[in-house]
Amino acid sequence: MEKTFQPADIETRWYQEWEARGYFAPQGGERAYSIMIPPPNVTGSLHMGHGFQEAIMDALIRYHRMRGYNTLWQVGTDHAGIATQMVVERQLEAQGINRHDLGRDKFVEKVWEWKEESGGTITRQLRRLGSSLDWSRERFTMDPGLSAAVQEVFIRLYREGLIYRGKRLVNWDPALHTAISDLEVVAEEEQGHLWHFQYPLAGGEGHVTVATTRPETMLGDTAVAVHPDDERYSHLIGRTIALPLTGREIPVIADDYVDREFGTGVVKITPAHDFSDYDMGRRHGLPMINIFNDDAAINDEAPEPYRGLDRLAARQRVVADMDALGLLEKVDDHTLRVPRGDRSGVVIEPYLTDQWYVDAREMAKPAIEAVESGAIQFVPKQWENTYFAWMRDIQDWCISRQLWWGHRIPAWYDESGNFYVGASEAQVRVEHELADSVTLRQDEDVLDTWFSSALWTFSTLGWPEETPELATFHPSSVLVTGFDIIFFWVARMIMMTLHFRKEVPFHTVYVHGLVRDGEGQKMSKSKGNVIDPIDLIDGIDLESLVSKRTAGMMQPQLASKIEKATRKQFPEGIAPYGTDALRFTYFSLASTGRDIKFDIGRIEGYRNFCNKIWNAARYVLMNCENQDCGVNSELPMDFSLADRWITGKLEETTAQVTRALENYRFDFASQALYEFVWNEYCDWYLELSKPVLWDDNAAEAAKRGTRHTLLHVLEKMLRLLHPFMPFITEEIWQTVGAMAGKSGPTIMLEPYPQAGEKGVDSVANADIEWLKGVIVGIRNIRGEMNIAPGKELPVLFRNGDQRDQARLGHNAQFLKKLARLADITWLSAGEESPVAATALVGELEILVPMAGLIDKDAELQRLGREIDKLEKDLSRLKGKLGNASFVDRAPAEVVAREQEKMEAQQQALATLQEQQQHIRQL
RNA sequence: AGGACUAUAGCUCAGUUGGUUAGAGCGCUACCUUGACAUGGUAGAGGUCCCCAGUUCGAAUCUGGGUAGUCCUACCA
Repeated sequence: MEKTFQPADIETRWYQEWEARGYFAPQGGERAYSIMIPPPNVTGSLHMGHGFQEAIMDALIRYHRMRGYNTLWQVGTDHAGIATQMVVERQLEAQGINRHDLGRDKFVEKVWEWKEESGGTITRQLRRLGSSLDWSRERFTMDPGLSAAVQEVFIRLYREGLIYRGKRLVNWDPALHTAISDLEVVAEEEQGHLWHFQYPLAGGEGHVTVATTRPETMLGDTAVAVHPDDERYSHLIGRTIALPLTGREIPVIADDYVDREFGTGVVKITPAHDFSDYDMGRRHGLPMINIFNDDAAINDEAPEPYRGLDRLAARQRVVADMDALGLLEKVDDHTLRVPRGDRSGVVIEPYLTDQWYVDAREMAKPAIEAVESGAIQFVPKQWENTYFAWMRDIQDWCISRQLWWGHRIPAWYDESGNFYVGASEAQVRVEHELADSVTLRQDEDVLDTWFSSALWTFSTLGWPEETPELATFHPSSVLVTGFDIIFFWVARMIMMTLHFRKEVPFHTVYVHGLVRDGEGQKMSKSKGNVIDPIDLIDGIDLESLVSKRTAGMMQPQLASKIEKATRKQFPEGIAPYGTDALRFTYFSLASTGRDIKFDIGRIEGYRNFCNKIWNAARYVLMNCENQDCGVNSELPMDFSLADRWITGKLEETTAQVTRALENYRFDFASQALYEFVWNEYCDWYLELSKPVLWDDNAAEAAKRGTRHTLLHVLEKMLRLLHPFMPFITEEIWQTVGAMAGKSGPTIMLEPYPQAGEKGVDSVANADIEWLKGVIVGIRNIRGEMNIAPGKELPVLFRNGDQRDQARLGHNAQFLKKLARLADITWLSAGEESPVAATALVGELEILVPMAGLIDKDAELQRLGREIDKLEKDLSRLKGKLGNASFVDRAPAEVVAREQEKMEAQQQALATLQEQQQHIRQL
């Protein structure tokens, strides 16, 4: 074995082996366990959030596979309608053409080509993370089978009256020329202005003043509203305004939506371009004047001078014209929330169009019930509130998108504007008995990508066919996802699945936090703080990292800032840490919080941890290879105290890890493993094995017992670690497993260790704690007195009881080796001791004679510190026990424990004070 | 505006039902190449558990109030 762990070559080697041998596919078993991967964008690439999520799913999957479940991890990708179409359009743009030049069919062909070209990136990355996905069942939302499911769902919902078509105000993206759902709009605060316009009364007797943040919309105003109880304006209600610039007259209406406190208390109403105005317009039967075209430029409904102007130009023109008329009263600075498309980044316009909707209100009812009843449980539970809050006030879901890439809506129109929903034009004709002379054209629009991903848990398993896979693996066991898509995806999956399957899509939703950078900033391309998980695995030099972060930016002016920050943060680039270290880092960060700050220091620590495991294995192999380890022999074995102790500790760790996994506390699991491997197995057990293995006089049975323990604890530990660190454990296990008598081909399919077969050996535990206490006491003196670590010390013991004597008797060789002792002398009661530095283990005094070794003042200082600490603690304990109400009212065992503690401390204090006196007198 | 979450060591975070000497990793200090590992070992320093009040014999933990930050929802033109 190499002296240090080198992850690079073993990782790809093992992954290929596992995949080629079909280990990832379901293996049978009575109980099924399944997870459906949240489908990433087929042409995208994995970011840290994905890496985190995949690691968690893989741990769950590997754990259950090892537990003998019939385990399926379903893999696949989605077609990401808007994002993918945007990318291809940009490619075309670079060639100076747009999609309309190509036409729909050619364009969609281009997108498929791009999908074929770039679709491998994400699956390659998933493999690098070690994800044990069943690649034989890979699905894509645009596959024929999944597309058929989408069509089936659309048609059935339409026939049930749960999908309808309507002319409504939607969120219109003027850059992408499509409607988007409210979830795809992000509203951020921005600096704007509030323009105050005077609107003259039609009779010429004065004016009212309205305030607006979007002056251009006045061209579409159809009323002015005041609050019904507002005495300032009550006389105006029912009168008429001469709307400037348009020549139209509009009424003054009363509506209690109006906030009397805001602005002037008078609101202009533009029902076709504002959501709340739209509602008011419907309440009052106002006309709706649409003044925009698809680009959000002014259309021909508006007065001639404004036609064709972009909305911003129109705004300037309107303001200038109003000013010229003397009707611009004032302009205030104003902070407002501007809605922008989360993909395009442009300002979204409320826009009146024909769209398709899902009646979400109706479908939400059973979906709420499923969570209320506990059929679906969120972990952590608090996310259920988020879910409920949204579901109980859900809006109808606009599912049509004016794109070419996606599932085309199965609806056909005739020339009189009637439409027919069905699986194909031919079927529609038959069903509706349409003559051949009737021309039909299919709806141009496609469905929201989330519409198809809402079917993901069952469409991937073959629905609408009733396949064996559906029967076995649906509902799935758990959904692992980020809280940011609870609305987008989780809620919609629950609604769709309950409706079509009459069962839940999953029993548990594990919601994890969002991975952020070391400063807590969201990782994004425009911030230039993105880390590719693969770069943490393979490493990347600084120059490549800088160019990766600054390439192809939407806002190139930020590049130099990003370059500077990157050079500062990663002056040496990023070292290669390997997949196992990356995964272990994710687990250690997977607590219940909402933000996960990714600190590069953590991964380095876990890379070191891998190396520790590697070297522990090296030690075990050096000592056990070609030796009798008691595996297949009948020869007797003696197990030392340390052997029994570490075996018990492993049991304890197994129980902790299992409990943590059952509770989705991957941070607890990783901590328990780290603690065991490093602080118990390596720091103590391996050291304690040396005196036995390296002692020529030790009995063969004892050596055999120790080798046996070394080997079997390591082997079991590897299995315990495997779901978290698949590669290093497989690599080591291949040798160690065979030596320990395992014949399976891979650790992946070995049983996961179960706790509780053997109890913890509490006697061995107490004895080892004693031993550690003695060793640490001596090391402490050595460390603080600056005695060379190699210097062998004589040590005296005094004042211990029979148990101390017995323990010393059994462990003298361990003590000598681990504390580097020359000899140990037991002083009988009352025997005079030389002047010495002292350590205490219970009542036992450990004395290191000072002659020539220890400086008097240094030892006095050290004792002083110890005594201070004891005195402080003691006064706290005395106060507590002197408090009558504590003694009376606290449980007896708590009082007794405090009492014991106090007595022990008093004893220790007395001993140390005596020593202090003794040394002072020198 | 409403709601949620967070506040613990220099940094990133644990702390499950109130009783711990309040922990871990990284970082820091000193010493050390000893036959698994310097990606290491040994020892050590470092905390007003955000603030105030309350409940309790006892609060990092429970309750109320405040401060700061993050996020989500909402029609303030």
